[in-house]
Amino acid sequence: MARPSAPIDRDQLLALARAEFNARGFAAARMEDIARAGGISKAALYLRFPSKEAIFEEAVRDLIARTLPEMLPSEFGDNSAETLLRQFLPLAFLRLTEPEFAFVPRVIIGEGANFPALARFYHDEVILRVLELMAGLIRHGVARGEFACADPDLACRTIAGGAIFAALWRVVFEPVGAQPIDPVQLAQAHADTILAGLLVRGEQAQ
Amino acid sequence: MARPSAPIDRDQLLALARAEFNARGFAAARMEDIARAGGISKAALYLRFPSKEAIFEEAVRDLIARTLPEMLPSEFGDNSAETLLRQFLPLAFLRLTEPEFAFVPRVIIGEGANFPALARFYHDEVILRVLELMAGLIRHGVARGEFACADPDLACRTIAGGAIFAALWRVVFEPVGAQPIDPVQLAQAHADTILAGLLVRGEQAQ
Amino acid sequence: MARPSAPIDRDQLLALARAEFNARGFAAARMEDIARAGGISKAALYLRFPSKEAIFEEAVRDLIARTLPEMLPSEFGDNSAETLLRQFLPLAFLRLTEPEFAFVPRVIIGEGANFPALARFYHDEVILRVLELMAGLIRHGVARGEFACADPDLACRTIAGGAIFAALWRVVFEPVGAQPIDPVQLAQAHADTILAGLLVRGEQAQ
Amino acid sequence: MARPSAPIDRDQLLALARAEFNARGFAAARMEDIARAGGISKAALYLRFPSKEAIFEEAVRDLIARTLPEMLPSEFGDNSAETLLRQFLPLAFLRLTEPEFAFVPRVIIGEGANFPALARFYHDEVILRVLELMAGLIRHGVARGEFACADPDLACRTIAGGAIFAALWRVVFEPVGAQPIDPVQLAQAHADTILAGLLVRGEQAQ
DNA sequence: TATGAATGAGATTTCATTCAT
DNA sequence: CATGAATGAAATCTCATTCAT
Repeated sequence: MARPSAPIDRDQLLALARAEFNARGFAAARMEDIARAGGISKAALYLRFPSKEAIFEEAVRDLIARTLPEMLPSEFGDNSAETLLRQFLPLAFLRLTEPEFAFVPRVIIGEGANFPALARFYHDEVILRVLELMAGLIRHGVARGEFACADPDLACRTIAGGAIFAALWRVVFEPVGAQPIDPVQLAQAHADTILAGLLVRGEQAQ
Repeated sequence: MARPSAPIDRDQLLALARAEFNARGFAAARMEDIARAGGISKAALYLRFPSKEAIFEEAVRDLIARTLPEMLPSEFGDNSAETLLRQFLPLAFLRLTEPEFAFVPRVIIGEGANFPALARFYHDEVILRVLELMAGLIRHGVARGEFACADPDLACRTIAGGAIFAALWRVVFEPVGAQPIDPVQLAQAHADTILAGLLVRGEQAQ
Repeated sequence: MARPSAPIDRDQLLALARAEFNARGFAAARMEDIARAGGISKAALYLRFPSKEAIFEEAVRDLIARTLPEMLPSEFGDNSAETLLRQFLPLAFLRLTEPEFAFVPRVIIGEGANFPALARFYHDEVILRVLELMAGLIRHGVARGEFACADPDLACRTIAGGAIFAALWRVVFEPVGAQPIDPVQLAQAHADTILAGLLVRGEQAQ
Repeated sequence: MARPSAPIDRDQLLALARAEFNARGFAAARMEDIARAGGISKAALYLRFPSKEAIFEEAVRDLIARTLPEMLPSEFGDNSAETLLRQFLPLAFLRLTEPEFAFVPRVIIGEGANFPALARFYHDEVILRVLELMAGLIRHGVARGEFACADPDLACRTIAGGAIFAALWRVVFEPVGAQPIDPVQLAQAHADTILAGLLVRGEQAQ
């Protein structure tokens, strides 16, 4: 917490801003608090970011840009679709339920109406890409004869819904007393339920 | 919009308040706007509700109290679990994606940190009850020999996740240009995916 | 407290108003509270008094008009000045320290700047008359050979000061924990101290 | 009044606040007016004091803390009690009737019910200490054989009452047309009256 | 570059007062 | 007469943003 001499860097400020927006929402977050958390003055904060909105947008974009690539495998190769899904889901649940990351869906949902550009950005850059990845994975499984699925573009939403559910549970409800979940365990159950439906007969794991 | 003579009633004011909170979030919503939308003065609004927080909380609770009972069947009888699920999901998706109702999860997610009591209430009264209903439905299916499911308390979250996904899509992303979804169609696909996993071999519909 | 049927009368309303002004001061007193205390509506209160200021002024004037005459003897006759003083002071202290009456100096002192006409009225009708009475009493004693006093118009203020001190002690300081005083005992000590100075040698009582 | 460049300091603001509270009472005083009187904005005033109540309390405490020590001699030495009283009373009357200082008893009396902590503070720090000083002075006189007094703890109140009377006369009644008093002359008459009673026979001055 | 100090523009909330019934 | 309901006009307080140093 002490920040004795080294000037705080931009990324750290963005992380502090995320914490503040996460805790209070956009409107209630105070520039003063972000600045003080970073050990600098409000005016110094304005030297780095032109406005509260700018900080907010950059805090979101920055996190997405840094986190998304490491979450999404781009190639399926000739790996089994089941294996890929069983690898991906626990990783995604873990990431999404980390408080730093969960901030994004939470804040997008809460402030989306006030920041349409940001909601649009999140939709385009995150939601659509994840959905396409999932749909692609299902098609990969169908192509390999592993899966049977009538409409991968709809089914992929069932997969994504489980992940969002886990993230919101963590960030919204656990702080007010909900029974804590184990993201990995939940991810596995989610994978089980979905794979039970996707896998063609005879190959079924569960 | 014109409100020529009849005095506006409490329920109408709550609906207007919901629209305002939905559009702007709690902090940015202005009492003045809610009052003007109802054709009364700010002071008259304070005659009915003691504070902005009070109107917010009541707007949320009121909607939940009025909508929840008509959504949740309490008895399964000896109906087929599959039928019950195929009846319930489209209904739930439809309700949840109506803008008036979708406001609730959106606002709970966005403002939950500032209104812990409300988040707790929503968790206890809505989330938990819906999850229990779904888990009960799965157990009903298992008891009837229809379903196979290792852990209904986890699987039920997969079901709920799809519904939340649909609601958020409607309220958060469609207004910024996302491709509109058909809730019923999505509900059916969701039911297909889940039932494919739950139904024991030989009974499978899809 | 219950006021089931008989319409509350003007004097009772004024007494309630005094209690309210006494407790909160003029500005912080609320018309609503006065009305409710009297079991009538705010609007009904306005039917009897044209404004808050009017109520206040009348509450003060009413109390003075009713209380003052019974406190001030108008004739000294050929009674001993010492006896008169020893009779008058305990009476005056008792009256002045009754909460209903103490309200007057307290509120005149506190709100005098906002109600110059009232302060003037109190000065003319109460303060001056009491001072004159006291000065007259001293002169009465001097004329009878009981008292020696260089300047009755100044000495009378010493007498009055003690009474005001007692009233303020009661109303201002006792409610916040000051040691309670016995008005009669204090009046007697006050009389002792003053008479010791006024009485000519050889007649001294103490 | 013109405040061309130098930034106004805290003590000046407190003095302006006292003037405002003195003129209007606590409730009717406006932060805007205090700020404008100091040539700064309302927000700048809030930079120095967190609330209206805080500025009020500090204005009172500040004045007491600065004025009280210079009014109260702590040592009697072997000076004549009569001399000490004849020195102290005119000084005290002068101070107490200065408008800047008379504000304190006036405001404590008027707002004491709304600021119990302040009334208590004034009682403990000013009233009690002054009463004790006076009682001590009387005992000092008794010990030196100068005074005779049955109960110094009651008699001291007669002394204090005269001073309060003078202060209130100045602040409450002179502004509405009361005949102005000369504090020093009144103090001397007060001293005469009291000393006439206290001094043992044969030493009497008057 | 950094900051302490300042502020303009609002937001919520409160009440004395009015008026239709 | 009585009142429930309404309101206009403030007043306190907050904060993103700026600027002189």
